[in-house]
Amino acid sequence: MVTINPNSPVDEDLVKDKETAFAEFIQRRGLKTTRQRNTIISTFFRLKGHISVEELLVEVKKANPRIGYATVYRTLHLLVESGLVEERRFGDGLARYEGHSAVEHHDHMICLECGMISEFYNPRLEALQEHLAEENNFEIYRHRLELYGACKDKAACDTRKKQKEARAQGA
Amino acid sequence: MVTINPNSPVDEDLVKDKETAFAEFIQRRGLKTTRQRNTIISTFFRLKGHISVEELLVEVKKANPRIGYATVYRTLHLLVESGLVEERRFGDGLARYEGHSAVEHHDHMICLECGMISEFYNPRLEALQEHLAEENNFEIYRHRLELYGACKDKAACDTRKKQKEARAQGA
DNA sequence: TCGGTAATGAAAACAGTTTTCGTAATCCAA
DNA sequence: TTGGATTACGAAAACTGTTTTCATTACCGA
Repeated sequence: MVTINPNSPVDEDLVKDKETAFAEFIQRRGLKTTRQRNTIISTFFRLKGHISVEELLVEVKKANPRIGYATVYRTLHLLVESGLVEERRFGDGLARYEGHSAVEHHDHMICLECGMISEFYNPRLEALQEHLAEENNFEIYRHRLELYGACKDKAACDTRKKQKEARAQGA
Repeated sequence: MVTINPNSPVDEDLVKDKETAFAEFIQRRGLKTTRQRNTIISTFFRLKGHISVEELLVEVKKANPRIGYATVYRTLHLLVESGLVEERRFGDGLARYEGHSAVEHHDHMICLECGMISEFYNPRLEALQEHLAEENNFEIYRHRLELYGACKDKAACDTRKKQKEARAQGA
């Protein structure tokens, strides 16, 4: 199993790569490079995890308070179309966005206590799904697997929970 | 693998059981039995598959056109709270409701062409998930696995697709 | 640097869902 | 069996997250 560490530092080179890739996408599509889009994507790629529009907007406004959520939404759609970002929904009613990790595809475990979302990948799981689809005369384009539950490490979980509450207070 | 056949006839005894169970739930909670609720649940349990609020409302109105969607929403929430029904979201932005099948838990394959949703269950898949959670020091409460793709039986798929389009026309 | 095109921001629109509020129905206790 | 407290109803308004509109501004190739 591969587990992605959400606490790893931001890889500046990787961010630069993403920014370049996005710039190329924009060019290819005959769109324009703008101050706002640059602010938004550079903010986005420096954030880790599964970012909601709200969360991103808060950060973006720190760099430029005049940017509104319409532009954030629009830019996120472009990021998704460019293939640099994936949209996810974990059932709390709002979309979350995730910059592609080193691991191309992965599934998620979501802690209902502290909100931690961790990513994992397992080839046997993938193979088994293919097998089941085969049996059912079905061709898989993509899939989604989410495990909802709780961290067993209660101490760490509790710390994250409190951090989250503190953040919610501050907002 | 267990595959649930969505074309099996409605089991009247099972419907009666559900109705009784719901009546007991209502009583237990100190709520009231009403004509509207009876209409809604009896309509719901006679429908197969993954019913949207819209679809249910259309059917309910055939029995009693005066019933509005607020009541349908409210009754569906009660059904979910009673544990007789599960809410699902397959990414098209609307909630779908599913009366528990004979198989307690199951996953879904969703055809993006014809909209067919089929259910399956595989113990190895479940076991593997448990194993992965274990490795990650995580306790699973529930999970969700959805395979999005297309039926390989193009003829059958196309027929369903056309039926669906016809229904959309009619509405 | 001009000018056509695309992007922006604020506000309105939108879809699905939830809530409100005045009226009506249920059902327990008398 | 009724009275009356309580719950449910239906229509409409409110709400939430997201998308669109529209007038204005910014980009960028000629």
